Amino acid sequence: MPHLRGLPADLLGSVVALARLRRLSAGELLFAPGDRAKSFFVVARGVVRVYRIAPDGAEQLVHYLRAGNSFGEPALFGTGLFHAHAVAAADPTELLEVDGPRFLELFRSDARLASALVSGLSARLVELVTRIEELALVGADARLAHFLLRQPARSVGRELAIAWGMRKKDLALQLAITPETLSRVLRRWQGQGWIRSERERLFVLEPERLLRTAEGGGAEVRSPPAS
Amino acid sequence: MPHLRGLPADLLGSVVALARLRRLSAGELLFAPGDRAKSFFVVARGVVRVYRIAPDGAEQLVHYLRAGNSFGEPALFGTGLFHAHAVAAADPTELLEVDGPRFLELFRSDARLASALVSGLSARLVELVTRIEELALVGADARLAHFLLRQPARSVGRELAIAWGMRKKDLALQLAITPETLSRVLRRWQGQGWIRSERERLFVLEPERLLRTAEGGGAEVRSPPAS
DNA sequence: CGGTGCGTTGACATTTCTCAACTGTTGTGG
DNA sequence: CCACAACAGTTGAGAAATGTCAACGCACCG
Repeated sequence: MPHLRGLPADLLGSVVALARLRRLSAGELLFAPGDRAKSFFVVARGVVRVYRIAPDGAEQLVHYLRAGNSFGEPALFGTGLFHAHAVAAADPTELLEVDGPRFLELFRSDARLASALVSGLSARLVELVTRIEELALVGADARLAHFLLRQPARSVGRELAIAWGMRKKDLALQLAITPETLSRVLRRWQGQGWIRSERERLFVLEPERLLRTAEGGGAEVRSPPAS
Repeated sequence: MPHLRGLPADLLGSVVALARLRRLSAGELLFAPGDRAKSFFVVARGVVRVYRIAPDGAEQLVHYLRAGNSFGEPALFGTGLFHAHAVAAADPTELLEVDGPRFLELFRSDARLASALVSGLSARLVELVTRIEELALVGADARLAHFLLRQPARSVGRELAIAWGMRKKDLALQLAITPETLSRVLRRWQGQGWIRSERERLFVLEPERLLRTAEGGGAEVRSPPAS
């Protein structure tokens, strides 16, 4: 479970008791913008893509959720309406759908649950700010490097092994670059011997190069924060 | 007050009782990344800029807070550490500094406070997702249009009046474009009669054009500045 | 064995950033 | 009160980066 991890077993059980298991197949729509938010979700198995669509068809990937992640709380506790699309992206995708009103009831009666929720939302807020920072980085190289460095990685000797975990198309979407640019950056890095790209995962041979790239390539200081 | 608005007076009083008034002058640093978060803040008067700095000196404006806004909760209830810089940006800036531990205590004893906090955080989460969407828009035009359309505006006839409320430099930072590009986009729009830009505020003459631009479809008509 | 979708590669057009100079405003100190 | 410094904003020209369009290879799946 998500940020509910660490809750005492009895409380966790109470929450699960409010949940209903839902099974979706790949491509199935869970909710769309404007839908009334009556519950939130926890991914038990599979993958869920949450994205927004601009009227011109451009798609922005907002969240990419795997087993253990939860989503929908902000809509439920905030505006009461979903403001994005959610679609199952793996074939057997199973979700726990937690009933909103009953959760709120429980929430009001137990401060531990409230604390867990608040700290969970806080953590996500911090993560989103990091995403914003990432998108504000100039240059595709910097954005990709920044992204890679905050992925969970396995150390294999001096190398880092990072699983893509999503289609490159989706990754490009998330970084707000085109798949073409992504492909070119990877090829260039590989040509310089910084990385080795395989089908399922990526080996980072020189993590420090990536780090410097994420920081903007150089090391000079430009404009100290005025005032 | 921020998302605490709507709380019964007695509870609000209890919160205020935990607060300490702090007065800062322009440019004064409130906290920096790595500082231990022991309280959160509410702006009573003035302006606070919250930003992150990449090692190469590039600055990303995360929040721009005016009277009534609060900040610092995610750090306090999440990681316990601040992860950004906060600086007073107006000369008489006054803040309410709410003690974290004591707030948590109150929080645990009163579910109404917990609800208010959760819905406040949720709202901010939704707002950040909107910001992410904005940054992912390709083209400076689309980003600026999107930004303008979600600003509070006063209708003056068929026109919209929007106050800048911040330096253009800061706006550019927030949109992840350069001040030069911002200036050029405004000039072009003004040349096409879509807007009228004044020192303190901006009049949108054709909101629908902006809407289409924000949707990414405004890239067609591109004529050089008339005069 | 085709079909479909993802990823790659190439050539080209466009936008934005960079660098640099200039203007106008604000605030300070002589 | 004026001169001057500091800073925000504007404008211009060239360079660099990314998006666009199009074609191709490659897997996976029926």
